[in-house]
Amino acid sequence: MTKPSTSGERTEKKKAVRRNIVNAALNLCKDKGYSGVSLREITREAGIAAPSFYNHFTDLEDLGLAIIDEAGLTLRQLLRRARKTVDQDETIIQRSVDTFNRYLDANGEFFHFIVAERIGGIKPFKSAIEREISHIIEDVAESLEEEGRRKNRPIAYPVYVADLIVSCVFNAGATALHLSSTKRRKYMEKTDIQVKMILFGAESLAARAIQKDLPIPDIEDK
Amino acid sequence: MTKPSTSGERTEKKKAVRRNIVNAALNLCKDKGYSGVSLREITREAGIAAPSFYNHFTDLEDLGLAIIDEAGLTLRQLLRRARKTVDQDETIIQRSVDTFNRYLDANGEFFHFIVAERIGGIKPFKSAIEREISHIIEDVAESLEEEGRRKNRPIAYPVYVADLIVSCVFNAGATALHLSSTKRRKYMEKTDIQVKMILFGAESLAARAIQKDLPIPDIEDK
DNA sequence: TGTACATCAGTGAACGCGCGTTCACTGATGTAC
DNA sequence: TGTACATCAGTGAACGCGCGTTCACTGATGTAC
Repeated sequence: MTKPSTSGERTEKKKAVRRNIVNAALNLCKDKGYSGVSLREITREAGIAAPSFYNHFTDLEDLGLAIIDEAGLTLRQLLRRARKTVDQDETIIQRSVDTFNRYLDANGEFFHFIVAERIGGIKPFKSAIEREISHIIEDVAESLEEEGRRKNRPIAYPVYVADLIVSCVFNAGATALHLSSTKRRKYMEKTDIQVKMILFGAESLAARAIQKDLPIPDIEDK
Repeated sequence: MTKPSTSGERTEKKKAVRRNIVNAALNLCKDKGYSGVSLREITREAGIAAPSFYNHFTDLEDLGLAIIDEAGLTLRQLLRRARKTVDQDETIIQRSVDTFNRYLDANGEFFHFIVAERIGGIKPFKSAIEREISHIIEDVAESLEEEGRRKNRPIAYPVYVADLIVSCVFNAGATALHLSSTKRRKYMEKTDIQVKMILFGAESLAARAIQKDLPIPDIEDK
């Protein structure tokens, strides 16, 4: 009997073609959104015949969901790494934004897909993306709380703050992608200031509550 | 000689059909993004034959740009009205968010279009939308500065703050659109807290600068 | 190691379909006198 | 006011085209012995 093998020349080639399909799709939808891209355009761009597509994905929705999975995976890995390498001089957030910028250079198209389809995509895409992003928000919120404890500067509404920061940085990233590198740097400086302002607001709100002997404001339900 | 008239039964009917086309397009692209909608779908939904489309718009891009124009126009009118009716108890921002919520109920589809195509649309859409939104940001920044002066609580980086608030509220609006009314209220409460946190951060940053006898931080170039 | 067979990613041809756009037309509305 | 003509929004038929998908096939890679 013969089992499908998980390595070997054939498997390698298949993986490479799959990569080409994903990259072709990402490149094409940069200009017109995923729903504006056709299967035939993708296979043409990937350098294969149209029917070969079905050896890798069942249809365009399947491909889109695979892209979302992969994007979410690398993003979470990235943030986890950023969290580990934090040092005394930098805040966890600055570190994350830094790391994020490097991710943007390497995986910008993934990123654009996520941000664009988060609002403009079909429902299954929106759901899958929201799931990925909510994981990231939880991670960020936890990091923020931890850092607040460590530095003795707690923040109010950590989850809302994380949500705000993630949306702000993600949107900025998707926009900055299409800019020249000097314009992009300027754009990300703006984002940096905005993030700092959000954090400063959350810290000040917590500090004022402490001063008044009130609990630090947070989401009360549950 | 005969000139094209600007009123009359014929003109009225034409305007009504145009409305139908715009509404059909907005409804359809809620589910799949503008680039996923076809001209024939739109005319079908609008209850007219496909060729009639060309009596109103030259092509789908033309229709999209018309939608952006109209959305921007009503949004700006709305904010101007919010600005006028400000009273002592409410901040200008709370007032604006309120008004915005009402706009959302009445013109939600317009709004979703703007936010979705802002990132995921074709280049001409992105440019047109960015132009509209930058007007709005300027308006909001001005309102913020004015209120800061009036209440003697200036804010740091007013333009960045306005940018952040507009993005935050717009994104929230586009997301909240698809929620049930109870969930939507909860979602907009989150947004409200986030906006307040941004403002508090900007005020605190300015206050700290004043305390240290430093100028209030702002964008230095120009 | 060599041979015979199985697997399976990729292919070209073909399909039916909805698309955007054109065209000559119809008939209600508007205008001139 | 009535009549004859002009305008023009809307129509049905038709076009060529690219689409997604199916199919039987090819030939390189993998496996059994």
